[in-house]
Amino acid sequence: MNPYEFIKDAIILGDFSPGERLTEEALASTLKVSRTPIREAIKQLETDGLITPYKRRGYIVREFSLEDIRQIYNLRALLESFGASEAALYRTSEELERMYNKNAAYEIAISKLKRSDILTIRNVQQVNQEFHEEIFKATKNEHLRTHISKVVVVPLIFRSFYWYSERMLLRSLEVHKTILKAIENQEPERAKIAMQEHIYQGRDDVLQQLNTPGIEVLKRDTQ
Amino acid sequence: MNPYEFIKDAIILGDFSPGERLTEEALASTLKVSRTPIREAIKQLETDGLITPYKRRGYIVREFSLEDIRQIYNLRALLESFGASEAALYRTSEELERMYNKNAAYEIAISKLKRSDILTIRNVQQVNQEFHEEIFKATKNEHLRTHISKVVVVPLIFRSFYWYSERMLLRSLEVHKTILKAIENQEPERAKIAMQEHIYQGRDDVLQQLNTPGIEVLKRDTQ
DNA sequence: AATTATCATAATGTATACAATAAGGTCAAC
DNA sequence: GTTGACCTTATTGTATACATTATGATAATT
Repeated sequence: MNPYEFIKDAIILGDFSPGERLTEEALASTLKVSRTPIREAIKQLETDGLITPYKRRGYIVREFSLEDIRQIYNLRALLESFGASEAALYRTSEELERMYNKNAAYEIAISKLKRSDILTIRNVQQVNQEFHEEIFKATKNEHLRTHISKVVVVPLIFRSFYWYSERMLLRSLEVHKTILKAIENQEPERAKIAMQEHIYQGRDDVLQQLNTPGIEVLKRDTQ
Repeated sequence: MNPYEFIKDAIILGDFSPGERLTEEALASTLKVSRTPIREAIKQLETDGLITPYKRRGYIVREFSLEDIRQIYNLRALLESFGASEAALYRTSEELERMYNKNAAYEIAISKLKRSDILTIRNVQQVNQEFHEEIFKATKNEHLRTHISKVVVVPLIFRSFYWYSERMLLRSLEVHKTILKAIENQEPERAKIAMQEHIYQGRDDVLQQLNTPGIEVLKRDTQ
């Protein structure tokens, strides 16, 4: 695996904790490559906002406050709801069909979910992401996709617990269907509002979990 | 000047034309540094979307279609109008005062404008940018600022002609005042819509110029 | 003449050595 | 005991040599 993906996954999975210091040499010897490719990965992670400079010497894994998370989710809601409305305007019937297929796959993935099986959980997560991506593809707006892909990374760190709750998953499935119907009927405003609500629900679920001290362990995916 | 800024400015000013090929070694010898810092700059320019990979060997300066420009301006409108509404909600009175000062400076800069003097033109451009930045600062949303700063670069390439037209500048000054009043009165919806309209005007001016064959030369700043 | 395989070349990918510099600790002076 | 200067050391910044690979040209074969 390339250094960028490796480090990014390590941060998302919690193998590198927020505040932990990262030095080029340590990473280089861990990944058994030279510093050059590590530097490249680090620069990219910095623009992703996953790491921040530390005292002009190296980087630390970024810590996100509740306010950070709220702001990032709000941005996500803004961008994805715009995407949904554009998709409602510009979708072709082939694209609509692909969206329906992805959401059907999502429904199946949820039904197969075993709470203790990490593989079925990852599958739900993956298929959900593919559903959202079908929508962005239908906008034909490459620049929008670039921005969304950036704003989607941080939420990944925090909502791992989300995928364990069947109640939440079934609720999001229902909202997916509302979004789909709006896109099918080419109702941009309705698609936009449904998507906005969808993201806000995710935001509030995450914030609520992070505010509940008893289930601190769920804050991070321990794999 | 560091390589990233140098290359970026060269692209914005048109010294590197769209489609032109960039190789690490050529840039390195031009800037009289080794390939290492050039590589770093190139990676960053790629995530900025200013250059794109070319046949798996190096990069070319990105060419933007009219549709690209339309999409980028629409994104800018989305993000900046959100910013204006957040600023209306969260501004302090000190921040409001700074915005007024910047817009006063903008008015002065316009009045001092000489159509042939590149320095006064750059000054108008600079002060305008500072006005917009005061608004984003007032949102206290660092993530929003990151996204806006990215979406603002491409328009810079195309709207150079804009700063030559006193009519357009006076119009945008009036809209600035509307935005300011909405932020002062803490009317987020009004601030949002005024900002949206402001960006759309800029978008349409640019697209119209690019569609007018006679003034092709104005498409790029020849400086 | 067209097509394909091979090879030379130019460009990027990677490793590593050396330079520059900031952080932190030690020692001395007050 | 506290403060400040200096020095050590850890870490990043830069240059460069070498490895790898994709491209385009050339030549050979059909």
